[in-house]
Amino acid sequence: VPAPRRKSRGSGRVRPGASATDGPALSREAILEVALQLVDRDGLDALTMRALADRLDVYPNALYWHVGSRSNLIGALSTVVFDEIELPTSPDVHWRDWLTTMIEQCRAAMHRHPHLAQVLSSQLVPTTRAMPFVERTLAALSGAGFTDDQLPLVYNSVIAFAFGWPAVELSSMPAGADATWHEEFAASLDTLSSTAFPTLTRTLPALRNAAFMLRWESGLTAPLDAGHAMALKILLDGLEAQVATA
Amino acid sequence: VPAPRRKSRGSGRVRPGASATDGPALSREAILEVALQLVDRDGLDALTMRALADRLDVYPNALYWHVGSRSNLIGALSTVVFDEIELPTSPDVHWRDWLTTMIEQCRAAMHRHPHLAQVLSSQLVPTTRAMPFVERTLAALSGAGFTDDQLPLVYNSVIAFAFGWPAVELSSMPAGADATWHEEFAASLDTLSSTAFPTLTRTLPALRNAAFMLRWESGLTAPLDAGHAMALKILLDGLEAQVATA
DNA sequence: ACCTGAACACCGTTCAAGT
DNA sequence: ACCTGAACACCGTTCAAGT
Repeated sequence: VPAPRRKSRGSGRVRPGASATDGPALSREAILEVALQLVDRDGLDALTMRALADRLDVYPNALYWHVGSRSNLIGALSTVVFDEIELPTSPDVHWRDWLTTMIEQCRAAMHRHPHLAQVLSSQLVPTTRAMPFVERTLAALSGAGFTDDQLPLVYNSVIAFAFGWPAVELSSMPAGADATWHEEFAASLDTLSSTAFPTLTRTLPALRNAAFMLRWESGLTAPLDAGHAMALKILLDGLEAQVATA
Repeated sequence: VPAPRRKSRGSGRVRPGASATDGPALSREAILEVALQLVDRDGLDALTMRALADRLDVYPNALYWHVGSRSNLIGALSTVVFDEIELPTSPDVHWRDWLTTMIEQCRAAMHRHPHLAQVLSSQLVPTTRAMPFVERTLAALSGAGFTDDQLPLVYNSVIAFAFGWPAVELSSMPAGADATWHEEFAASLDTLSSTAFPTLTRTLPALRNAAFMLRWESGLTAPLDAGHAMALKILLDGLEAQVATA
């Protein structure tokens, strides 16, 4: 009896076709795909080398040959998400429109993978794969009229906004956020003294569960579309003011 | 021989005075203080219940009575950092100046605790302790001339900037960033085709290790002061444009 | 090259028991 | 109330060995 190529799973069944075509049982792409599913469904903490190996019908240490380490794997995942960002192709769009779709693409990618949003923003991986993205953003800003001196600073302002804003929007609620917690917090908002917090209590209805530090839902379930649109407008108008004074 | 009140450490010595005054051996404040030291020195991964307990001369499970869980502890740490943010007291400063110092205070606090920056930005804890911060920010914006309808959206734009920008700035470099890696990457920048990447190669000197996705140092060792100042100017000018059209 | 099998040195957390 | 002592069910990673 030949030894089985793959580890038998809990069900005792080996995936069909495994012994028929015998390429390498694992590939980096397959690992990343399943890992991304796992993170999207159950969060980053659920991405365990052992859980991942289980889904792939392999021993945990088999993964190390392909991805090196867990933190390496997470870095690879964030570049996968980054590669989902598609930039407008037509070169003659107005720079405001170009930046708008670029920024909205970034936000959309992060919303598709909310548990990777903080990783993406807090670990902007420098790879040669990202260079087209960089070039086109710089070109758009250059076309807007910014001088080469301004370019690096303005570029950073735009990138930090594109990735930072959705990361804050998608920020997760505190760890022990049970069902009763948000009711308590929501109720505590109504007991705020209107003399100590005049502006807050006056505009509270519009702030409830919509303003940072006053909400109990993540941007995943309660997206802040209007807030992002306003912030984008502020950014673009602010940029325009800089290009005028240059 | 009475049983010792505290666990003996590796050195075999018990902290002096432990058996003299016998209050509770542990306090929530003491735990947070040591935990913050640990994170600041060695990063978030180094914050282990066991390592923390070791430093406090206690058994690991003793911590659970005071802080509940590790994720709970991390949440508590981020509110400690948040409380370090001091707002300008004088009420008659111009709103641009008020927002400027508020935003700079946020950035300064995150720079003091770079390993908690991503936690702070991606987990803006809603607590009653934060309400004064919220009120005063809203009041500043209201004083700037924004209507109550605009207030929530503008507030979110400001907050996301205040916490999101430094988080991106302080983003850590990829996991397996050995000493040779950044040399390779730096060298690869010089081999970029000037026809495929005209804008990038033209402004490369100013972008090297200074622009997002083109740097190999974190904002911790290579702060982006000028970039943040520019971004702040863009924000304020953009805000001014909105208040004009209101 | 690519994976198995087994092991190492850790983790967070819980439970009963002490005081 | 507050902590000990011991244990449980996990982790990531490494090493030798197979093919």
